[in-house]
Amino acid sequence: MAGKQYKPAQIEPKWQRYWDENGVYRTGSGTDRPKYYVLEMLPYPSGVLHMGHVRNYSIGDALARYKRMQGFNVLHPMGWDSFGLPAENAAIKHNRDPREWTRSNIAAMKRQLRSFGFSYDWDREISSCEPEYYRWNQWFFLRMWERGLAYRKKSAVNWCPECATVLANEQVVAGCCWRHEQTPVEQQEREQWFFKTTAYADELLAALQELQDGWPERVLTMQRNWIGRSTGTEVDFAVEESGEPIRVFTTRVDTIFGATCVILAPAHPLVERLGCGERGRSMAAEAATKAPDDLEKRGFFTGRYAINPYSGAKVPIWVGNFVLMTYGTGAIMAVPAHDDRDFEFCRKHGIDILPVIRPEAGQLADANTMDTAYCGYGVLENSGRFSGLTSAVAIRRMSEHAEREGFGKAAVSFRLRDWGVSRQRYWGTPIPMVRCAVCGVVPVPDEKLPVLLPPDVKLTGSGESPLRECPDFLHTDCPRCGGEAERESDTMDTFVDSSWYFYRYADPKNSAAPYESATARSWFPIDQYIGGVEHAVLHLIYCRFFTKVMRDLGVIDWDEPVRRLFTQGMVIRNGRKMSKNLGNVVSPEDLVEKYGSDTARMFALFAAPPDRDLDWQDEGVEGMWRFLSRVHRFVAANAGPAAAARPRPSNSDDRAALRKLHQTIAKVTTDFETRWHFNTSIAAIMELTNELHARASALSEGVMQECLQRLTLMLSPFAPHLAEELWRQLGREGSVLDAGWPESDARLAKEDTVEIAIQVNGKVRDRLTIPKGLPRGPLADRARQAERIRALLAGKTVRKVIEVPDRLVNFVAF
RNA sequence: GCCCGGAUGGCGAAAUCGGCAGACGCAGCGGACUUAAAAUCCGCUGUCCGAGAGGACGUGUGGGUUCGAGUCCCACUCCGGGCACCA
Repeated sequence: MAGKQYKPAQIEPKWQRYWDENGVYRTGSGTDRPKYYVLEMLPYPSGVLHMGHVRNYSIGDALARYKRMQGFNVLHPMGWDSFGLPAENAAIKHNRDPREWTRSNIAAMKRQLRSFGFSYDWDREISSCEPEYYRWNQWFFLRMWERGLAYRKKSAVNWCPECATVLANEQVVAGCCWRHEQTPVEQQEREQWFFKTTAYADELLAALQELQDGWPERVLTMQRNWIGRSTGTEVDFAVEESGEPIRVFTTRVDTIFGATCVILAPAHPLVERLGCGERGRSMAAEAATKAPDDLEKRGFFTGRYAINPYSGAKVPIWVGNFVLMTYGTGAIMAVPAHDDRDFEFCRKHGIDILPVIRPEAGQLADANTMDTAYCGYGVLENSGRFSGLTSAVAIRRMSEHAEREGFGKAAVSFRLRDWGVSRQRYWGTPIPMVRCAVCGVVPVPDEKLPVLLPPDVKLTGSGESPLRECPDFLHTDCPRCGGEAERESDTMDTFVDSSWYFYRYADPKNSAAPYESATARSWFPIDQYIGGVEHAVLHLIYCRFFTKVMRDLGVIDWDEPVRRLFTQGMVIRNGRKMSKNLGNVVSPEDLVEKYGSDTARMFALFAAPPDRDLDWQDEGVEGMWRFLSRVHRFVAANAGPAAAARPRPSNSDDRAALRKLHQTIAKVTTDFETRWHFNTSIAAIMELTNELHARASALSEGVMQECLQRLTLMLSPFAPHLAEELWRQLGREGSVLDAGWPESDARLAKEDTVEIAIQVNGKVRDRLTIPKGLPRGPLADRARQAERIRALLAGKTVRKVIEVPDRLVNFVAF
């Protein structure tokens, strides 16, 4: 497919029409190349292609073929993830070089995908595990560093004392190491590298607005919640005696007169200074390693008090395991009367409850008798000079008051955190930084990139980062002073690779830059991105962040990487998603062996619409194979010379066949253009086949050939091998992909008559075949005359008649 | 605990804008062809009552809106996925 040229002049109007329909999207100037961009998520090089993959890739492949048949230039490339953790695990377990493991798995996977006939642009293939890709990962890292978007800070990691290794969350099982089930995982503070995603929090949120038309609502919702912007107030409570401020963040400063304690996160620095460091640390460790479900809300009193700056009230300072150090300020005020969780906590620990908000139409709750918190807005009571104000007004005035008095201010808080990119692993892009005793942290200069992994490393799975054990790698000269220095031994999260890999597709061989801006511009932003919904918040936020950073670097001039997003459902088997980890995969190889890849992928598409989770069952593959065989036999039996001109229908069977044909084309085309419910497209093609089968002997030669030809074309995106074969049997030249997508003729598709339902009081009592388009009035008259209806209406008064042309008539009668 | 989904026959599902529930396929049953089997072709197939005509019921549960609800609203149940306990 590569290098195939299409005629832009033919294509441009179609392109425009397609996107203008919703008024959402224009391609800009007419000089732009016509384009369409389909993209898959990076497949994991596990070496195993399972039916979950096949289903997912089939979606993109069918779309790519359809768009090619329509005459678009399609960029449909394939890329490979280095997939750090599994590769390294395999290396440890089987004593294999992770590079060799990854590459051989990629090769195996590629063979399988090719055998399925997927139409990827293999000449644009990229692998994020190759040195050239490291170079550009590192290049981006350095640009971020220069702009203060990459920084180092102390952050907690899971640590197994037995392996002396950092563990991923995935490797922590019930609070213990996956390999040492008796060894509790510890929390260890380490210097780690971060990307400042929060610098773009506001923009990442605001820009979701622009994606409204092209992205699934549920993904937008998840991202909105993930970024979690909330406006509120920061207030300093003062520790009694020392006067040290405890800054809390609250969205409900109007309830602050009802605050009856202050609760600190276990990891809050003040916990140490209040003399509770020991208890705080053990609580922090527990909170970090336990699943939220298993974590009971607990807390302890520090024995100290803080002063509420609004009311002057003295409230106890507690530490609670449910308070997050990473959100807000790491400390909260508890208002039990007006917050469910605070209510529960304070009841349990016998802390005072003090209602201060009265519902707009209601009474102030009684602290002694209330059994749930009142969390709504209302009117303030017992709130000093703010009593009598409504919540909305009070929140504004009280924030202003705090700012004037210098103990707080209105503030915006995000749930989104900076992105920790450090990994203590071997198999990833090395972070291009050097630590010099004299100069401090110094970046590796561009011309020294890429920093490559040392080739001979023993991977044992225990001990510090493998790179730390490697003196040749670790020891280097300081790029600034030339003195002795040590390389950063952390490698990058593989999410860094996947945040910009798609740009590289536009220019995969470039050795002077990640990609050339002008080349990227002709393809980007991505028109259609396809991926699993599991990426809704991580990958799909990171890649949006990267695009914004690139824009600010001046590399590109657009804001969002993806215009339209499609999230496919998961394949569920035995109640869990199909994955190699869970060992519940169905291998396509057996199916391919028995029925061929066309049957396998078409069955996967037919089983359920692609955005929906699919419960996998083998039953039914047989049926798809029968269908394709039936089509094959039918074409073989009826193939004849191509008609020179548009065939004229010569009898009613011809007309019926052509009608069905054009209805099917319309159906399949709309499905491709809108929602990709290929199961119904395929059902429509089956219906057409059944219809042709039933009328075969009565059809005139020209109509038969026309129907066979278009049936073949419509089958092509779903069953490419069969379609090519049929195309040849029909005596056509070239590839079916070059033949063009058939157009539906609305006049031929039109039905003359339609069957409507006649209801009496909402129950269907009769059906009637009438000319299509019969308007209201005559419609009801016809319905009223139906025999059964006459009988039912006899002796009753018709109160109301509802007429829906071409659908139904409903008589409301008593 | 929080966020996001889902629930329709024996099974996978369809119903795209509130308008005939169950398209298409699987499984099953009956028939044709066959010495027989396979393959193929034709027909039936939501549940209950009825000999039949026909009737009643029916889209996880309970309410509501409407002439009319699988579809909209409220309250729940169960299942799946994600998570950083989100103040």
